[in-house]
This record gives sequence, structure tokens and C-alpha cells, in this order.
Amino acid sequence: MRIVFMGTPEFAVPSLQALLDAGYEVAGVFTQPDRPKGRGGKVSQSPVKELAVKASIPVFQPSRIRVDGMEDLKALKPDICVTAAFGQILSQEVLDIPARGTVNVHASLLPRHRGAAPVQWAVLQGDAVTGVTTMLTDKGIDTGDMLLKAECPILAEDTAGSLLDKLSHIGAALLIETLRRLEAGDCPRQKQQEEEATYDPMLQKEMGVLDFSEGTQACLRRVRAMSPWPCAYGMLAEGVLKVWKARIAQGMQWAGKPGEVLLADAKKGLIVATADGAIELLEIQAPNAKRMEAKAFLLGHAIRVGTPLNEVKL
RNA sequence: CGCGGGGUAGAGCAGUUUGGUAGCUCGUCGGGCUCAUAACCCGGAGGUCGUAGGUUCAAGUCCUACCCCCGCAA
Repeated sequence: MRIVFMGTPEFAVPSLQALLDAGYEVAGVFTQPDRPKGRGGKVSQSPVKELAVKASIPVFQPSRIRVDGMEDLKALKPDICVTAAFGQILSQEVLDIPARGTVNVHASLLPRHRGAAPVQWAVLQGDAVTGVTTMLTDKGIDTGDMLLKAECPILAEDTAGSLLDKLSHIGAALLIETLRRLEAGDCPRQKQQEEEATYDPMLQKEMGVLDFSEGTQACLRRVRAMSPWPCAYGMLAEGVLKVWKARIAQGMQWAGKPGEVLLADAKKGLIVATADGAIELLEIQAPNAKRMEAKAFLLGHAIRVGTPLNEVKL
């Protein structure tokens, strides 16, 4: 089986690694072009490319595969294409190239959470369980027929980042099982129920804004769903106050104007009012500062009680 | 060469402008007070001030190079 792998971020790496470990012939890897990234605008390559290079697999980085990647893909004569968070939409012409179709590894229990940020949305919406689905890609976005699924509970301490990590490994194992069963001809195949489908948009930085007029639970879910990117945040006079970790405020009945700091004490903690109670900020990050425990932050900085954290700064 | 902030005790910070005994809060150790305590009082330990050079009688502080961390923008 000649396989062509398409993927870009960290999530896709275990899947590619699993293909290699399982002895599949990976004829080529497609990934997003190297782009200036991070501080200093240094050009960096995708995690998938790093692995491919290390494994001496030919790498292709068309800016749009359906435009300038067709010839390369055809030349590889793939039996099957495997995609995992590739970041480009495949046109029908691209899908027609692999003889036995394209298998996608998607980080949700389809048909829920189609789209580019399924894990984050699962956490944000408070799903109790999520998982990975392998599917046959068609020309819609995550609309193809489903093959296999693996579930993964969303724990109270899970963040989008921690889940993405778990799911990437679950997905890798599921991918191998899917390929084996496809080869053996006993892989189940099921259409998605359109009525149950949801499509979630890509995350934007603004989605990290903590709206304290939401309830306590909604705020806490946002903190977990937006970690590690874009990270949930409130506003301080000096700038953005990122909130990496929070929990329900303990000890007493808290009440105040939503977004107002109710307590800021290096020993007792940092507590902010929500619509129906209060949350304690456990781990925060001030502008230009390092991520640290809220109590540690308060040892060297003062936050006045009553400060509103939800004032949008221009 | 995208813009900017920072590295000082285990933790978080001040001190650098105007070189001259290393400072604050917390933690920690010991003692005291208390029915008791995350409270309070007294005392102690703990720092090659990111690294390497340089200027100087004297460098955390001034000069040069480098390393590392972080925010913004992409």
C-alpha cells in the first residue's frame, strides 16, 4: 500500500509516526509551507515536516494543493491518502487521485464538531466525552462517511491542549486499525446523520475574552477550551491578563458585579465575580510577564479589590 | 534584521536614571504569644545580582558581545 500523508501540526505527528512504525510505505508527505512564525519572524517548518525530513520521506509544500500540488501528488501514485489536520481543503480532483480514496483522522465524534477546532469546541460546550473518528473524505468539510470511532472522556482538568495530545495518540492507533480493516475488507462504513451534525468555526483570538456576565461554569469551560491558544483572558489597565487555570471560588458565598475583583491577597488568592458566583484565578499571566500562580503574582504586584477585569481596552 | 518587556535568596518584586554596606513581601528554620489559627511578635539561615569580557579606587548599577525567558504583531 503506497500511502501519501497530509498533515501539519503536532496533532498529526503521532499518526504519521504510527504509519511508519507499522511498516506502511509512505511515499510522500504534504504539509503547509514554511512560514515566518514567532518572535523575530523566523521561518519555521511544521512538526509534520520535521518528522518527515527525519524519516527521509519526500516533502511537498504547495500553498494550495488543488492548484500547484496536483502533479506531485499524481506522480506519487498513492493507493490511499491519509490526512490529519492538514489545513487545506481537498478538491474533488485531488480526492480522485488516490486509487482507494482518502482517509481522514478527525478529532471529534462525528457528526458533532465538524471543522478545524473540534476539541476546543467540545470543551467549550461542556461535552462529557469526545473522541476521534476516521472517515472517508469527500468534498465537504468533514462530511464523508465514517469508518471507526474511539471515545475519550473529557475530564474536569482537561484543557484543549491536553485533550488534543491524548486524541492525537488515540487517533494514531485508530488510523492503523482503520487501514488494516480496510485492507482486510471488513471495515464498517456509515453515513453521517446530517440532523445531528454541527460545524464549528476556527478559533479566533477574541474568543479568549472572558465574559464574566456568563455563569461560573461557562467561564471555567472557556479557560480550559482556550488553553493553550488563544488563552482565556481578562483586561487589566496594563493590558491583557491571561488566565491559564481557574476553579470555583471556595469558602463562602461570593457576590459582586461580574468581572469585579472580589479578593486579591497573596495568601488567600485572587477571586473574580461572575454572573452567578465567583471563580478563583489560580494561574495567570500579566502583560510581558511569565505565566505564574496568582498568589505568586500578588507577592510582587498589587491588584486593587474592585478592579473590573472585563473592561474592554482600546 | 518586525515591535517591545525581562533575567537580583526557594517564589514574586524593588534597587540601575544620579556607580559607594544587597532591600521588600511570601516561604523556610528557631523561639514567643494564644483554647486555637492561614493570625500576631522576636530572631536566624539563604544571593557567583543570566554568562563572558571591559571601564573604574569601587559595578546589580556604566560599555561590548553572547545565552535564556516573555508580551505584541504575523
